[in-house]
Amino acid sequence: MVVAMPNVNQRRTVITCTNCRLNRYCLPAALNKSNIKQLEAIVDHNCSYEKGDHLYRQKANFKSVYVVRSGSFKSYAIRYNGKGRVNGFFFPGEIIGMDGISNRSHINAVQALEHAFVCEIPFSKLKSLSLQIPELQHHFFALMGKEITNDQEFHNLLSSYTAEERTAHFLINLSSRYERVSLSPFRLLLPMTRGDIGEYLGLSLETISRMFGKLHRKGLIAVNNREIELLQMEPLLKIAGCATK
Amino acid sequence: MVVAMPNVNQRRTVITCTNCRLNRYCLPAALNKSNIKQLEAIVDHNCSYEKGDHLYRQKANFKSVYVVRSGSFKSYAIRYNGKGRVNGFFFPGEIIGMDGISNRSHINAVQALEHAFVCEIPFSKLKSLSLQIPELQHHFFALMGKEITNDQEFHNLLSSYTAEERTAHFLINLSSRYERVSLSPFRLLLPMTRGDIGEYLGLSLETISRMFGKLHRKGLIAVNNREIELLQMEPLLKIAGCATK
DNA sequence: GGTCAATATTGATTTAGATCAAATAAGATT
DNA sequence: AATCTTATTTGATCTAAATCAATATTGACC
Repeated sequence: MVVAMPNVNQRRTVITCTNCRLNRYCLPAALNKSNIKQLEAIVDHNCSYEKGDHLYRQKANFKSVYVVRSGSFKSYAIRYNGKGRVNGFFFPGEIIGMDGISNRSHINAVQALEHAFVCEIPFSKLKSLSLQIPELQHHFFALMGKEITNDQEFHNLLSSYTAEERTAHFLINLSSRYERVSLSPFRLLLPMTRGDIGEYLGLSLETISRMFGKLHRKGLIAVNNREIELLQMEPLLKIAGCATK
Repeated sequence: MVVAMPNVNQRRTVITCTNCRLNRYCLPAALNKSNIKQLEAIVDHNCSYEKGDHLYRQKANFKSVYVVRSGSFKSYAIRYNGKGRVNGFFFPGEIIGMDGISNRSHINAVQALEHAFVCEIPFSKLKSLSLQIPELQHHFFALMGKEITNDQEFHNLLSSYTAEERTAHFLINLSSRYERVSLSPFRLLLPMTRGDIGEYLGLSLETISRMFGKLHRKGLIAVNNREIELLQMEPLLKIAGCATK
């Protein structure tokens, strides 16, 4: 089994927001020390999931948002007509669960792609605390806003990018998310299948495989099963539709 | 010029949240009377736009969110590579501007499709007020959450629906949004071009025209330029991938 | 009312990517 | 190590929708 996302904290240490090495990417980023203590008090830092376990299922009651501490997840939704599948991937430092805020129930299911730890934050407590700590409210608004702009940029990608452009964009996007949490941005270990990527990008799994092949033949990436090495960032960024400065 | 969205308030009356007929769909929905007064005080109710006017442009500084009071808007983003265009439409009672919250600058431009009025709500004031009125904070979280779930359902549509399904979904979606603000859900006056719809749905404008023709030939809709009549909702809902109970 | 520009329809042709179909390769299980 | 299952690659064929091209319609403006 490929385990792409190592546990980022030392074993045996009691994990808190204060000592978590992801704290500068997570909710504590916006808070001072005493406020972090208050946040810590409402967070459950000890949620462990095995590969294939569900964090929650479609239509489950919404109670909490979750932050990935290690490992990775995919979210997916199946409509009654059988359409639609994977619509998101989540890596350390990223928040899961905003799909349940408006309805009090989740529209997606979320499943671990490998052994993973998350922190659970009861949303009602987070809201109460946000009333007392303006920085926390501000930061959570910003996180939700980020989710909205990401989704809209993805709308753009799905409505106008070719298969090759989508694939390059996917790799570039993963690269920057890996880098953010101090994983190599050039050697990507993919925790998901080609099928997962295909559903996410609106392409067939065969096309993902072919596009990896095409980018490989151009000398831009090296492919070894789930390990993708990004060899030439500039042309990749260009294909991905990202301004290269 | 087609003016699909009539001004929903009486002329000559000074418009406030208290007397606005959209108030039960808008931010005041969550508030009691005295709180509505506080909200009113931070809202500018007198913003008027002509067809083609921009509410804001790409990369404009983010200061406010806006609620459509009458008329309609489209949002669009153009990447440096020229890809991507329309990514949203906005009708009375709907909020514009969340694409600027995370970055302090808007990723989209927003343009009036016809003569329109909006209310402007400075975001910093809205945040301050949300700290004092928990219901307002709760409601704004819910509105942002709704935006997120809408965008994710759209991801699903773009990655797995056929042209006919997307087109039907578009009409059904418009129908329910029109109904919400007391416009006919069966006789849709479209303020946007076939080209706009095509960009939004990831299809060419010719395909939109053809799909309208196809649905017409099936007897499900009547098409008269920008006026679309929905004749048979059940089969339309089915094609659109909406459970018909 | 007449002209012009923008929109919309419809048909012919092309093509990107899906689907179908094997063959390999990797991991899990015994 | 041997078997089985799941994932991946690669090739051949098909098809939905894009593109190209020509009209037709509508609305804006003089």
